[in-house]
Amino acid sequence: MRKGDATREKLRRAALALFVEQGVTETTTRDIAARAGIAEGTIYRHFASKDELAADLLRDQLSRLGEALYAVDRAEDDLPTKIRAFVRCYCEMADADWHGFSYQLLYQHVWLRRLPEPPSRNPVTVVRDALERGMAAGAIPRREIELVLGMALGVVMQTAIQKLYGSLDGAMTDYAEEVAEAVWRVVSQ
Amino acid sequence: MRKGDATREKLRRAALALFVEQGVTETTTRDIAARAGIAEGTIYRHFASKDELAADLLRDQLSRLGEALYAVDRAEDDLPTKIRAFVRCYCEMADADWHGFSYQLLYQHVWLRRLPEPPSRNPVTVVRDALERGMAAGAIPRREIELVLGMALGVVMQTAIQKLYGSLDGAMTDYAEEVAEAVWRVVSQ
Amino acid sequence: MRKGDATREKLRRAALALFVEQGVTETTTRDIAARAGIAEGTIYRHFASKDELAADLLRDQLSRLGEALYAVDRAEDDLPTKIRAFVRCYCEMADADWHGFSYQLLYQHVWLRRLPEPPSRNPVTVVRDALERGMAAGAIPRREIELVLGMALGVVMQTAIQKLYGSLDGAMTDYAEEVAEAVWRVVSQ
Amino acid sequence: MRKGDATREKLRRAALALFVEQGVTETTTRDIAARAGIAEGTIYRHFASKDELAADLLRDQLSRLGEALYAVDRAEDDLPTKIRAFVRCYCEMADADWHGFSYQLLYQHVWLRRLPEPPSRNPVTVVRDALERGMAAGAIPRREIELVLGMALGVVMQTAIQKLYGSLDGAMTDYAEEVAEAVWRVVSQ
DNA sequence: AATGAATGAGCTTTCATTCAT
DNA sequence: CATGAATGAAAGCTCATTCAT
Repeated sequence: MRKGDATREKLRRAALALFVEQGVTETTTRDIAARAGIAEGTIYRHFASKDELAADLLRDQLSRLGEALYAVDRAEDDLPTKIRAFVRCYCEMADADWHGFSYQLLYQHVWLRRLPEPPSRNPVTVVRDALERGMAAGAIPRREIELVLGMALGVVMQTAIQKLYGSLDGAMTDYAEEVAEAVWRVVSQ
Repeated sequence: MRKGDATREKLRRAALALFVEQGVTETTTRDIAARAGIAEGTIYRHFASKDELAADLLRDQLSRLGEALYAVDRAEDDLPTKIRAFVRCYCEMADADWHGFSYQLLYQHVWLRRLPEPPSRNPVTVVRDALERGMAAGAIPRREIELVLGMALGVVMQTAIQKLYGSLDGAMTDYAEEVAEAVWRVVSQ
Repeated sequence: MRKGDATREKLRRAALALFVEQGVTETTTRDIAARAGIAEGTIYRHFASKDELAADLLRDQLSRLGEALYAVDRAEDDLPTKIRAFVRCYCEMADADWHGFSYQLLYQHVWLRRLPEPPSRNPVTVVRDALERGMAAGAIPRREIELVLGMALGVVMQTAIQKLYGSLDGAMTDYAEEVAEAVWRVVSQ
Repeated sequence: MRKGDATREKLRRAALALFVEQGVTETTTRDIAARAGIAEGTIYRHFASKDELAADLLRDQLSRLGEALYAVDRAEDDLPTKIRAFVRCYCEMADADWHGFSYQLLYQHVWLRRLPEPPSRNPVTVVRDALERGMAAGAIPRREIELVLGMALGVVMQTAIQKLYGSLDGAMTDYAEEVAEAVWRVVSQ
């Protein structure tokens, strides 16, 4: 089991890097195997297909983010504080694994439709639930939840995209305070 | 000229629909030709490659949006009013051609890197310039422009994505006022 | 259509020869393309897969034989005469296209199970019907039809196999009389 | 020795079943190992290759049949009686191990060409010799031996194929008498 | 003897692109 | 301008076989 796990990890890492660098379609299984230092056939001992590998990587990113946000959700009670903590958590995760985060940002729209199984915890759902509870408790005005959710997510995610495009220097964490403030202004409107 | 133009239009429309429905990679030139009711070879009378077709569709979408926003930019002077007009313009264009808009939303990140020539007018640039001028004029606080830009765009675009995912009913225009208000709160922070 | 048909015919001929010479599994699509003087991809303009090509060749052989036997069946009334004509027809077809016949003999058992669509006329059915009518008319004794059919077919087919293995010299037609006589003795038993 | 033998037997049984059910090419070593409840690598402790396993199974079937027929050949003197005994022996062996027999019937043509070493006793040879001696002794008319042999074998084998295809119910033994009679009529012609 | 993860050659198949008509 | 059969490079994937444990 030891050895198999190590191989699998090398494989995932290599694929993630290549997918971000050159795109999923543009990356061949041969590329992946070469970068991971394994045989092409070995990929198929761990994933049923290249597509499932791509999907698995996305699911994994979303799961991690979802779990982290969920932990934050349970740790904080006050909505404004919770939102600040959400944003900070998001930024810290992005900084900690920018490769994986870029992948998520680039391919979520394209791949989300094809995830055979969903992430263990969906980050969008976590935030939606928190906002909904906030509305119910009167912490923020009652409005169409999906609209508020979308706008709130947009503030954070598009900031990350700006960084992805090289328009923003420094770490995501550097912008956490301002972003959190913006989110709050959006949702408390 | 007439006939060629009609063919080209059928071709673009068919490609756009298929790209949105099943993804660019997943759509073959055969699919496109079949849906457009033309021969596969004919595609190459109008576009150098499938990739250029995909890129052209994105460039076209961005150009249209850019031109429309630019017109708005010139028509309005007052920043708050201008931002409302920007958002309204965006929503109206989305409602008018939802297919084309979905394509833009889904593939901009993936394809933007590979546009051989840029759109005639970049919508992001138009908005950035407007915000920059607003900062210079003291209409909004002076901050890192790319951050403010990203957050503002995020509010609008992620709302569109919510609709793309079927989470929001109705037309984009229905949400224009609220979205515009949110953008204003973000940039005026 | 002209050109496409010619290509298809070259393809079928090349595949048939190779399948008989080295076996279906042992023959690669590359082999087939090379022998046919076409590109590998062209195979797939004419057949969905290599397997379907193999199946199509078998179906075609069986159909031709079935049609020929059916014509004989309608031309002859008297059962003994009909049986002689059946055997002669079989031998003549074998001699006329020994390649195709060998293929049929070698692969019918393996492929018959996987024919997606049946031959236009099943040679076995033609013979069974003729024997059944003969029994009904009292021309031969009434017995389990499948047994009589099997034994009759065996006399003819195993003779062909002896030739296929190189144990019998000359043409199948050389043995037609003796084989027909044997079949008659078997069915009239 | 004990354990190895048991493993080998599980292996042969699993392979035989799968080869009959889905074909030799269609059966992977992984399939075989799974069905036998052993590791894939273990196959290669007992057979040099998958092909040799397939060949060995065929050789074994043919050897057993050949030995049994040889015993009959030595036990009987009178040709008509011997032929009856041959047929009965064949039918009994078929009934006793229908799986193995099916394999033989399906793949003898395809694999016979590639048997690296022949069966310990070739059933065809045994029958040919008996018929030849019968001819020499005047028990049956003198004719091209390979023709007579082929026709005689065909009567028996094609009957088995009818059963294999599900056209004949019951056991092969049920048809032994009629088949033997037919063989006699063919060879004594 | 048995294991099973890893191998990698080589397969079938795809599909963007070409070009003779 | 349009056609569509043909192309062929290159892709994803399979699977018999190996070998360290």
